[in-house]
Amino acid sequence: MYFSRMLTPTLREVPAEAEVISHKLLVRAGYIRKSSSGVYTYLHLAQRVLQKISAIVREEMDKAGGQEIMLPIIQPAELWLESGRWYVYGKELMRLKDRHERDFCLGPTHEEIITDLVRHEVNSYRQLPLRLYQIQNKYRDERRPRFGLLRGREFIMKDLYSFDRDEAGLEESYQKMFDAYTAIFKRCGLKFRPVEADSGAIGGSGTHEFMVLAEAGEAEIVYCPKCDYAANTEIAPCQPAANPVEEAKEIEKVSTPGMNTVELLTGFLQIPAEKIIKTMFFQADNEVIAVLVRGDRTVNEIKIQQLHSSLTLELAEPEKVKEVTGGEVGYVGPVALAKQVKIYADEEIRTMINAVCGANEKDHHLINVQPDRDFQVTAYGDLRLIEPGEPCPKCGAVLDRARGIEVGQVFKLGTKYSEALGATYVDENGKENLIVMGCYGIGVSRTMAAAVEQNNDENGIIWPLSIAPYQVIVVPVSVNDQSIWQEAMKIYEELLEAGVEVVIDDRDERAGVKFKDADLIGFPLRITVGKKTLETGQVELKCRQEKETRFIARNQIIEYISSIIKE
RNA sequence: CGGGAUGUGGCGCAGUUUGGUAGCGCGCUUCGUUCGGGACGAAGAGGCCGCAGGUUCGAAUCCUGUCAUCCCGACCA
Repeated sequence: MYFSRMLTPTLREVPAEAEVISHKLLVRAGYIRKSSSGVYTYLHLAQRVLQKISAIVREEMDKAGGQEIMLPIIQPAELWLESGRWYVYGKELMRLKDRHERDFCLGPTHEEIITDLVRHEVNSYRQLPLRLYQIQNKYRDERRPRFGLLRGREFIMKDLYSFDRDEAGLEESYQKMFDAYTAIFKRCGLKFRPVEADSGAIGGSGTHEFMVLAEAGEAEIVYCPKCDYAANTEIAPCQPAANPVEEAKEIEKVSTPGMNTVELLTGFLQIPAEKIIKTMFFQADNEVIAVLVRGDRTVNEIKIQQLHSSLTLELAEPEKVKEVTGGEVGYVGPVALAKQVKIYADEEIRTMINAVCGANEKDHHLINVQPDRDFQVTAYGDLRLIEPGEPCPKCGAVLDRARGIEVGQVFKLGTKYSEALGATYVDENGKENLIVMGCYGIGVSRTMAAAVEQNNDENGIIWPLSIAPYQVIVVPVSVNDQSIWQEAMKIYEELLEAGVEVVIDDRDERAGVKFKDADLIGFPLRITVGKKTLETGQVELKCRQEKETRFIARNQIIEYISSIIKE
């Protein structure tokens, strides 16, 4: 590829709208341009990277028994109504109508459409197991697209669906995919961790997320430095901390004017936050529920849903809180509520003695409160968010934290969709059974951004060789000096001949400009042709990730580069 | 959805407070000099100042509406 022919508009200045490194660099180095919020055009170099990643994904999917197909982006509403997700998926679903006013959506994921295929075409146990995948655009109307490719509304995803006859089969498919994912991200040169996770809107039982470790990540994970335990903080189980045992005193109302937060209250009453019962009210569909955690803890909404399942769960409006408690936000508690609601309490609440909570009366709190004596709890459970420093649920060592970009997720769906859509097979006894499903996604475009997030320096991107758009750039220091130019072209052609992916910077620019662009774009290897080396019979080779330049004999350079690439 | 901010040549920005018909740097084009880490000089091209109304003799600037983009939040009672 001739650099001068390539549409790669590099910028000297950082676009004002980019916040995170990957977004800044991908725009600046001429890989992507924004079309609308969360929607991007991929230019030539980006497309090459996406193809590299896709190729790795394909190889590993095929190795794991996958077969590639292509599903429609436009999907009929009927299927989504049948699965029950037309309403559940909410505003994130991009909806549209055709000229006959029929409802459609742009696929945010493809469980419905593939289950529809399989229920029609698969009837016998002889056709199972089946693993179908595609690499495709997906559409999710995110409430807030951000960080360039990291959270877009249109993005590229590989999704594979496994169809097995029973749980054991699913188990095997799942393990195969888990291993394939590990291989894929390793080959992409990423530092990542598989973590236990929540199954969210897609539904199902077991699931892992593959997290690329980076501070720009939106997910928080905890991991154990001693064993292999790692989990999204959303689901990491907590062990209740012990509360001090003391003599129970009589409940008492005290005046606490203006003390409407835990922080203010601890200062005012001179007590630790652990003594406070934090009471929060949630709107769970049409019902208001109360959730109690210790004052120093954070409520975990995902865990609430495990105790009290509902389609929607959000903090109740202040007016609602008033209605239920008779008090005001900041002074509410579980004792003597105006209206009877379900009260869910974290395990740590169970053993609290002489606790403090709101009195359901403005500017007043109750002290010496005790659960099960002063108020009744509907159910206890693990309802709080884990914090770094807590013990590992597996081995007890102290947990560490990290932020991660979710680049892949594997799910055991079970029979959720096969049941909803009626996907069955007949076994060898002539009996009809539900197909057991799994689904497995990789954000391909997000993986590209994650790779940049993890591999860069002040000069630009440093691609891992395996996913670099081109492996080598040949830079003639001057295109006007015939001896230099001809030598550069010769090396370029020899590299092409050897099957190396190479760009020659044929632009009539000063050497400095070419070096800057080469660094910014992130070619892993750069060959510089100039007067210095022309005379010595050597070639100058610079690896993007190293400081020093290597000098290689001219007659060995092609072989030398080929061997680096082979590794 | 709530809050904040910003829309002025391809990119980054000034000009808006105090209305008078658009400017700087980078990039782009041409010529010359230069030529191993974002050169220099000269001459150019390129903008209905997001859009729609309104006020005014006159609007990038004031008013109203609207659209777009970005950031923060949408959980700590």
